[in-house]
Amino acid sequence: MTKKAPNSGLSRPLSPSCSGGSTRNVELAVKSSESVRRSKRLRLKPLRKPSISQKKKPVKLRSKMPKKPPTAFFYFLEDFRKQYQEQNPEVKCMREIGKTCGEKWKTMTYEEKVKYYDIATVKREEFHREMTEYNKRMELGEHDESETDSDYS
DNA sequence: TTTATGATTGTTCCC
DNA sequence: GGGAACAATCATAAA
Repeated sequence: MTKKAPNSGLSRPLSPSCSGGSTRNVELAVKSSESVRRSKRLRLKPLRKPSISQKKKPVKLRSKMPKKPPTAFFYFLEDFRKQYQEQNPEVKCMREIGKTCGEKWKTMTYEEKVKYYDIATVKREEFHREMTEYNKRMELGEHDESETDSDYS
């Protein structure tokens, strides 16, 4: 995702394969509302999790905790990525794929999206069930061992 | 070797 | 209600 570590405002130089200079300029010139929202988000100070970076580490630390299920868009992205890489094997950068996928998603009709919504709904229900069980176990004192050996708080 | 980054949208949760 | 966080993916660079 996209969230930066709290003090990572100094962004690391983009990798050569991913930098895509010209498209970048176009982006800057014509920003979609989502892009505006995103860049605004990136500039804002994180309010919730002030200390650690949000990516990957918390997931590892809470290995037993059910993960948030992917949204419909993410299931579509998975399909889209496979097709895209078949047609464009030289493109491996997820930035490009994600951007293209987002544009495609906006042009799709509800009928085209509905199968992905269905999958996402099922997975979300499963997630809720797992969370319920997880919370029960936590209440019974069966704490996740991975939480104990970390200063993640 | 490990971890952050970027690009996307939808969902959830907190204030 | 608004907005932040986070879910997957993966090449790449930095620590």
